[in-house]
Amino acid sequence: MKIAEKKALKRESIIQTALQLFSSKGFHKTTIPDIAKKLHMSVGNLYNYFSSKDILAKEIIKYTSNVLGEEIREVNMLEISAREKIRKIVALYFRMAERHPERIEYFLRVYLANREVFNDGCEGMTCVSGFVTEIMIFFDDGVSSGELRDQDFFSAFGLFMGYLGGMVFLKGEEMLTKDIGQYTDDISLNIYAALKA
Amino acid sequence: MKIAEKKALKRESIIQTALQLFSSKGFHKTTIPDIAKKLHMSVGNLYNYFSSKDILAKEIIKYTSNVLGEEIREVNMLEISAREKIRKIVALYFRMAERHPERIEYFLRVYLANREVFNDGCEGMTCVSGFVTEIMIFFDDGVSSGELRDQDFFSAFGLFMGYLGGMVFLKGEEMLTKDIGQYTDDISLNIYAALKA
Amino acid sequence: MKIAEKKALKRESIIQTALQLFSSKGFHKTTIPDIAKKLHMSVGNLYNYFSSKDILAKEIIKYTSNVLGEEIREVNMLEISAREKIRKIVALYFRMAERHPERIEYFLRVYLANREVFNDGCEGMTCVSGFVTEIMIFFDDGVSSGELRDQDFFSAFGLFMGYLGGMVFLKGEEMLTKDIGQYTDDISLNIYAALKA
Amino acid sequence: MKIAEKKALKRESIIQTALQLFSSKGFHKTTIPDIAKKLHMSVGNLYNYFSSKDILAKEIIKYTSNVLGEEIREVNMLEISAREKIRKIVALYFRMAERHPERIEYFLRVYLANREVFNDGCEGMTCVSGFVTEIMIFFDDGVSSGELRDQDFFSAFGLFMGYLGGMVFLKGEEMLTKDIGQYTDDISLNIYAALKA
DNA sequence: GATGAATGAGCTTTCATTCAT
DNA sequence: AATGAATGAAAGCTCATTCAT
Repeated sequence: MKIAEKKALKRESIIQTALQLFSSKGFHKTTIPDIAKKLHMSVGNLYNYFSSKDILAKEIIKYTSNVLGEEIREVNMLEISAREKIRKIVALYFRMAERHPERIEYFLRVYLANREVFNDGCEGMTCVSGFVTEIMIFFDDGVSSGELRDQDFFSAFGLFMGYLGGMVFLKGEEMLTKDIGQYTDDISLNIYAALKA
Repeated sequence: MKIAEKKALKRESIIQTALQLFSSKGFHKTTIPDIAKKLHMSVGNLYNYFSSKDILAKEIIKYTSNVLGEEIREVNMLEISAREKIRKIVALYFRMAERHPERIEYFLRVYLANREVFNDGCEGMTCVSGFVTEIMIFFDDGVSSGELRDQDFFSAFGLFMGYLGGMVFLKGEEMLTKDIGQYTDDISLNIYAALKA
Repeated sequence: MKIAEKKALKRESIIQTALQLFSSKGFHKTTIPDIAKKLHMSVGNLYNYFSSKDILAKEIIKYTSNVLGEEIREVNMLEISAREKIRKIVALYFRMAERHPERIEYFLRVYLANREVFNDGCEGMTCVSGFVTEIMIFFDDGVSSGELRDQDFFSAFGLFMGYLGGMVFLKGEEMLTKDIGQYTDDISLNIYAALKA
Repeated sequence: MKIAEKKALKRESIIQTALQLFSSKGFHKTTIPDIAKKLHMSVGNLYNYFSSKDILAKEIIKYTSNVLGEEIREVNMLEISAREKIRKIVALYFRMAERHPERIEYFLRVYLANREVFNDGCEGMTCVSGFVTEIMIFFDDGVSSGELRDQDFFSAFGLFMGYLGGMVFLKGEEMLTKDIGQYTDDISLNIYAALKA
């Protein structure tokens, strides 16, 4: 394996590990030594890959946003109704919340909450565009086809992002009595009812 | 004025000031000396009112949750349709986001993000019950009257809490092109469509 | 004793201790814990008096420059010839080099050498004006009285400052075969010969 | 070109580059990676030439001292008066301060200030003997010929070294109103007045 | 000889909390 | 009740040096 490839792999393993720690312990309660230790790596070497804790946090949000965005893009490319797309998006979101809860919780606990970290370099939605763009495409397609009502994009986006994030938050709080996947039908229905033409 | 009253007043002024600072700078970036300074008070004395930073944070979430809950209770007591209630709740939430943005942002930036602070003493929704209870009452009334569909409470609550919170987040990010109040109609409509029978 | 007085005393004791350590070990080799330990003080408390290591370094140069300046001022106020003033200034400088070598070495080892520390806040000669001003007065008086040749001030100042500093450097290197005080006559004579009309 | 020659050339280019960086940024603020980067060389390889940062610093002072010493030696070999020699030495010193300021500043900012680095291996004036020896020869010759007064060598040396160094320091501080070369006459005159018989 | 990833001790600075006054 | 100096553990980050390739 080439050196460049090894470096890229290590870079990604840092992202994965930091993502988990930031999500579970919080950004400020996770220290660089914490991350290095979990990786069996020295603190100094970690800084060879990411030059500051803030920069690492920003790379993680981009990475996570892209991963989520790519899954949604696959749904967007299917030839199915908006109603079915909503169901699939909700389902994949909840599946991710079950299999990789750290990815969703990173949005809630790190990105959304520590704005001072992301202010410089993630203005607007720059760092989450991978995800936002796909939601935008979904919505525009649905409006074009006449299946969804033409409304302000942010009214629709806030519904999606806020609703799904809220459910994952409740899951994290152990408030939900069922597995989150079992809410898929209810919530798809609610979202569709809210958005349909 | 009695001593007890003076103490209560000072207690509340500490809560107000800490609420503002925590919301704008973040919990970990706000220091106890910061709060004391803004209050023209010594740090030592501040500790006479709240015995730790974490306890102060917990008192604030209870306080804020109660303030919001009381406003919703007033709506709940009106003899109007669920549809109208939704509109009033959305309106009062957005009004609060405009006049006291720190109260809403505290949920997003402090409560939601620093779970380790609230884990001990705010299990479940203990510290936000002032707010949650009123949403529950609203929902039960709507279902009883037959106007709202009978669904899992958390499906409904996640919609309310997540959607409204998401919109305020977008406002904070300066993503919204209009004043948040102007979204009241759209969003009330969406929520009603999602919840109605 | 008033609290303000105690604080001022402690402030000065920090300056004295840091002065000694910076002079003997060098600025970069002296750590804040080193200083705190020698003072039987906590690191955190030291920061209550000086908000950074750089700021401490700047306060020391001002302090030292003023101490030296005041001694020279006393010479300047005497009704004696420039020749005699030179002798007295050289003598007091060398006396200080013997009794408080750290003060002179601070100029050489810290101020002169770590320009990046003093660049911000000590532009030009701002932080050493206490000393420079008195040399300027000495020189102007001597020229006015006709005893000294009228030449570029910096030609004269460089002679004084550089020559005396150079001798103290040689002393520090243990190159001098006699006590530095015994050079007073030679060097006064040389300086007078260089400056006289 | 032989391998040994190539190695010698590379060695010298390291010295030159490190000299510049140490002089402009200071010894402790210049890192080994900084030097390697400017040389388009790896840090590991740099260590093949100089086995530590301290050793590199010592080699530089010897190198610089020799360069300066050789220029003075040429003056010493001329059949001219001490007065003229002084002028030539001052002139070449100031010329070097203009064309290769890093060489002079290395004495001031690195050698003079970081004694702990040079203590081991540069005792006394070992590492600057190239320069000091020539000043000694100049002085002895002047005294032998009867043109200069017979005084303690260090009184004379301190004058030369300190005065010239002081002027270059003032130049570095941008205190001088004229080009340093224009001070040549004034300062030669002062030095001659101080040293003459 | 050449590379640069890796190490880890050590630095400056911060801040919740205490306690003598 | 009120003060704020004092504590000290812990954070983020740096960098001389090594060593497998």
